[in-house]
Amino acid sequence: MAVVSTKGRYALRVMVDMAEHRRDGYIPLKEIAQRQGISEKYLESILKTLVRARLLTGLRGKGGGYKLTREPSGYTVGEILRLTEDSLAPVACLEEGAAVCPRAGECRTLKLWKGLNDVLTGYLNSVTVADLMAPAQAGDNYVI
Amino acid sequence: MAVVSTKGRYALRVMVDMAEHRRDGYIPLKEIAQRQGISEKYLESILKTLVRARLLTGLRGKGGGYKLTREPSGYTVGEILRLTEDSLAPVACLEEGAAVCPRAGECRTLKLWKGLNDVLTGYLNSVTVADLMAPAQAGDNYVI
DNA sequence: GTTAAACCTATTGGAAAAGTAGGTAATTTG
DNA sequence: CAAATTACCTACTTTTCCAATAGGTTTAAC
Repeated sequence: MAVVSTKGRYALRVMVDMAEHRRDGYIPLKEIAQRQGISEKYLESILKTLVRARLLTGLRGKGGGYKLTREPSGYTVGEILRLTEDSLAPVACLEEGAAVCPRAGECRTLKLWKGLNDVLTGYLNSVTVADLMAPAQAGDNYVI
Repeated sequence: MAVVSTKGRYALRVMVDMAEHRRDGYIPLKEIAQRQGISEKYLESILKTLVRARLLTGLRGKGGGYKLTREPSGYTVGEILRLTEDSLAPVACLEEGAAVCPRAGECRTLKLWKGLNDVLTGYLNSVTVADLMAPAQAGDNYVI
């Protein structure tokens, strides 16, 4: 089941990459794509989602690029995946805006899926981008 | 992400159905399919998997059908889903027999996915089919 | 030998994921 | 102003996989 899509995994990797390489200015997409080995075009569509949700800001033109809007500890993994995966619900009937299942009353497994959903989101919301960063080293150019 | 497929959900529903309606003899597929509102043909392919893994036994011919091989408390949800979903791994690189990712050494998110995997399987292995059954009532025909 | 059942192989249809292509708008720099 | 650089936008293709169907074969009971 339950494969987190490449979109979600890439989004997460990129957020961590940006956190580790964050600096005063903006980071161009090209640079991130190269470091992470992701096609520029595909990455573009992922970053668009993150910008729309204000996890990043973009700036056009020379010297432009993308920048985090918060400290790395301010982003949870859950938040990032919810955006790129549309939903983290383990089954369709628990997705936001899902039609109420006509079998819900007699459904033996509904409680199970709700429990799974809680366990899942609980875990993902407990981890932040800061938790995923490599330990700081001499030579890192973080803006502290 | 992460939608448990209909195959897995059906498999689980069927196992619970069979547990609730278990009796001395065999239950024909037709009966289960009708109760659960699942196409006979599709259900067939699901039960095949469960039989191969010895969660059920099948008997052909008149009076035949399917039967549980254990007490309901002997089946964990995780076991059932692992069969029908091929894998419960949240990301491809954690699936059994997956090639070792060339980026594993520098991968910032590997630990996250492993943690998620642990949380997930921990939960699913803690719930059994017996936990999903409706409370016993007068009129139930369980074999105790 | 007829009927009822599981068992088996293959194929189709459709939807969603993954990735590509090409162009437009904003911003800096010479 | 012109050129370069960058994000932004829309649409398309390609691939993959899930869900379901179809049709036949074997086994067992009566």
